[in-house]
Amino acid sequence: MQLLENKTIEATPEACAHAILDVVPTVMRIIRARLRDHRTCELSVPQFRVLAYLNRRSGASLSELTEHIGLTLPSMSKMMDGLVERGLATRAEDPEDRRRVVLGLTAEGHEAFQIARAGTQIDLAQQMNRLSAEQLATVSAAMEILGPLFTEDRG
Amino acid sequence: MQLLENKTIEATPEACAHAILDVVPTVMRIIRARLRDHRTCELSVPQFRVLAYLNRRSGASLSELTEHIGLTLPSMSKMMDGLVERGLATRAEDPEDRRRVVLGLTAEGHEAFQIARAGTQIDLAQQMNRLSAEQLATVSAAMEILGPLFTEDRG
DNA sequence: TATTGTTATACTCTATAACTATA
DNA sequence: TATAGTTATAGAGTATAACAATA
Repeated sequence: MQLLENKTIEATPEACAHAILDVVPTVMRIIRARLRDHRTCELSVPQFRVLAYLNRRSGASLSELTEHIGLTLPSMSKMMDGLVERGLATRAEDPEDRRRVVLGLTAEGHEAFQIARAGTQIDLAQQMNRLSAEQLATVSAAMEILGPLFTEDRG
Repeated sequence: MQLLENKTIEATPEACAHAILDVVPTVMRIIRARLRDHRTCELSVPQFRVLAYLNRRSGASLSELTEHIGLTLPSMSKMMDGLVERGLATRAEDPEDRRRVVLGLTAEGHEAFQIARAGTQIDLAQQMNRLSAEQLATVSAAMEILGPLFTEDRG
């Protein structure tokens, strides 16, 4: 079923769901392998996502981070243990509400994130290079559609 | 950068890679949650993929399965332990080459796979229902593009 | 000797339950 | 009493290294 040229394909929600269930885990596997691999900063996917979040929202609390990533508090607390121990992240008391915790990245954490992201993007981009301009546009558009769809109802 | 309406977006391989790195892990999280949740057959994503493979290729060896899923042999061997113990899969000696192992699904394994797939697809499809016909077509087309791209160079 | 799997070991990811400390 | 986080415990997923069995 080659559908690309023909814009009149009827893509049902069910067919779409089926395709996503087929393809997304496969792409994920590639991303995971790339992240683990990329030298100097071997990161798991969840670790990478945490670094990405803290890179944007320095000073976030554990709860905020947890809700964004979609894990439980204990899981995230433990993950932070590892990142702090590796010297990639910081954890401190919030002086204004001492129940809370203020999270951030170390310089090394920033660097690890940048390197991991750059490396992984380069590898993904190499795959993308095999696509035509139109195919690239389609994939980009699809990501713009799926991103909000799956993030927005998470609050 | 809102690009949706405008079809003249220049989607570079790099931008595309960036978008994938953003969106795919998020979608994956939803899929994982759905699979775990769907009653009677709580499956991890890798387990689901194994069941899907054995559903199509009954009688596969451990190596064949391992290469398709993209794990190491020990990891897969251990995963099969779990599936066999749960009564979802079978593992037997190959009489023609006794180093090999012949894998398959039990009736229960078939059923678990069908239920998990159906349930997850229904949930994903509900999300997809919020999309326009054109958006659905875009997402479908993108999956048709990405699937082969990431599977084909894996042999 | 090469191939196919398994066992041993260890680390990360994840969850639930029970707890501590602060508000 | 409610909220933010940690500790304890356990199970799955993953890897590497070492091993066993068959070809």
